[in-house]
Amino acid sequence: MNRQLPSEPGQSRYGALAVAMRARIVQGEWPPGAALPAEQALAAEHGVALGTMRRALDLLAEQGLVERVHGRGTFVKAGLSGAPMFRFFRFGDAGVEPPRSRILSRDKMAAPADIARGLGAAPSDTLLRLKRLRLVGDRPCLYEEIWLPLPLFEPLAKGDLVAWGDLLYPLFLERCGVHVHRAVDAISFGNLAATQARVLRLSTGHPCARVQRQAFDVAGRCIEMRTTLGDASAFHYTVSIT
Amino acid sequence: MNRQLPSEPGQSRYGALAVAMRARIVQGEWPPGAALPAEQALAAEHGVALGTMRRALDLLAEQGLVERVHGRGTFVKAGLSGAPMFRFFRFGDAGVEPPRSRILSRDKMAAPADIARGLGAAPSDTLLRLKRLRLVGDRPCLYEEIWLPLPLFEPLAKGDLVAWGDLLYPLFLERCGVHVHRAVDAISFGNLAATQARVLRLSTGHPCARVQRQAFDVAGRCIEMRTTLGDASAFHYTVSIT
DNA sequence: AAGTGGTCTAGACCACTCT
DNA sequence: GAGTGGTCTAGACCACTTG
Repeated sequence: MNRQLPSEPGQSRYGALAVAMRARIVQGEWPPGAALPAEQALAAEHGVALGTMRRALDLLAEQGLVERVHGRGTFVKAGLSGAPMFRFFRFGDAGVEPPRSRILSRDKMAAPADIARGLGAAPSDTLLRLKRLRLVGDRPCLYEEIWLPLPLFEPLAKGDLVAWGDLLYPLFLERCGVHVHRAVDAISFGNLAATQARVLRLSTGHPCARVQRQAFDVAGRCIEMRTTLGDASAFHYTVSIT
Repeated sequence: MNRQLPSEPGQSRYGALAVAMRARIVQGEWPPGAALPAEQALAAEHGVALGTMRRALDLLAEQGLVERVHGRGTFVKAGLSGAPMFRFFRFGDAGVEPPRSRILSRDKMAAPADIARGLGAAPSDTLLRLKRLRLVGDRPCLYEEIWLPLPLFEPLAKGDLVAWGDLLYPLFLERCGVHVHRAVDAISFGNLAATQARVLRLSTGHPCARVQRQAFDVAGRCIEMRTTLGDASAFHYTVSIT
């Protein structure tokens, strides 16, 4: 039927379909974890052939927005789950026991200019700041400073810290309804300041690896700025290039 | 026509086709840079529908083995070209002028066990070892130690070093017929030994970033082990996770 | 104008998962 | 067995590149 006209947005019809489907997902028409309607149904609804809708869904799968499972269906992806910070570091006894977390401080204040800019906030905006220590067994391994935008993360600004558990992202979801969908980590090397060195039980000026993370939700808004510091000699990461 | 039987290797017919095409490419039926026959011709030759052959070629394109250009054809990829080592480092005046190279030494000797293992060589095999300095302007920036397997790279073991130019991979291709197709870089952190520090004009024990590279040709054989060292404070790298 | 890859369709059958 | 995504086909038209 619809023979000509490739359509408008990117270029191809399946590209446009992917954009449309992405919008419906972001607007919450199907919550994370839920199954989308069958390909046939979606194709009919949008008035395209089955293969075209498949192409669109495959695109969204490549982008990590949905997950396709043979014989079961197509599901909205439920964001980043685990504690992927430790993939940058090798601590001797890791892998045996899961890393634990301890919140060192929690306060509200204006952020440095680069942090505010990363979050898309005004330089004078008040944000939520967390300092956190991550441990393997009893050994302090990573020091983190985390900035969160404040109307959104108000539920974390009060209440008991003990009930938080070891992972933040599941907490973001339960308390604030925020799904972390994508993150960008910038790696560099530096030296520990005195206070940072103290909690990590290293000497001031000790070489450290710094991972600056910017995390985004499904809609593409930045919802977290995080700086992680760890002993440089424990750092290890592998990149494949083609 | 050929309705049933999904075929053997991986599972799908297009998967098997991709494997077959990969073999033909690796065996040199079409040299790097050359154009493959048209999809129609290949599909007819293998007795499959056009769409199936397209799927197979798309797969090879994803894997970086071929490159598809609209309206022109499908081409065997010519391997890694540039000097992608500098993507891990930010030196102030980089980007303005291209980095230069200076070979510090060239000799034949047995390699440490891990190097030999990485190259798939016996621990006692004699290999070609290069030490190289990379400069931006007149400023020494990176120090490299490069190990190459020896029957293959014999053409580099003799002759004038001045004619080598600033990039190794094009040289590998011209002199030895080796295409670097894929590489794996392992990033870690350490301190400069005395000799390394001297050529980089830094102090002994200065913090450094270490990039350990393992490079492979189209057939998947490791053809280079390289260790690159640079000032840790100049290191910078970004990872996107989903 | 001819040749290439890119998109779209319509319909068939296969493989997996759940009940 | 019913429903899902995965594969394959056959043929049409579109968009880009080159002579």
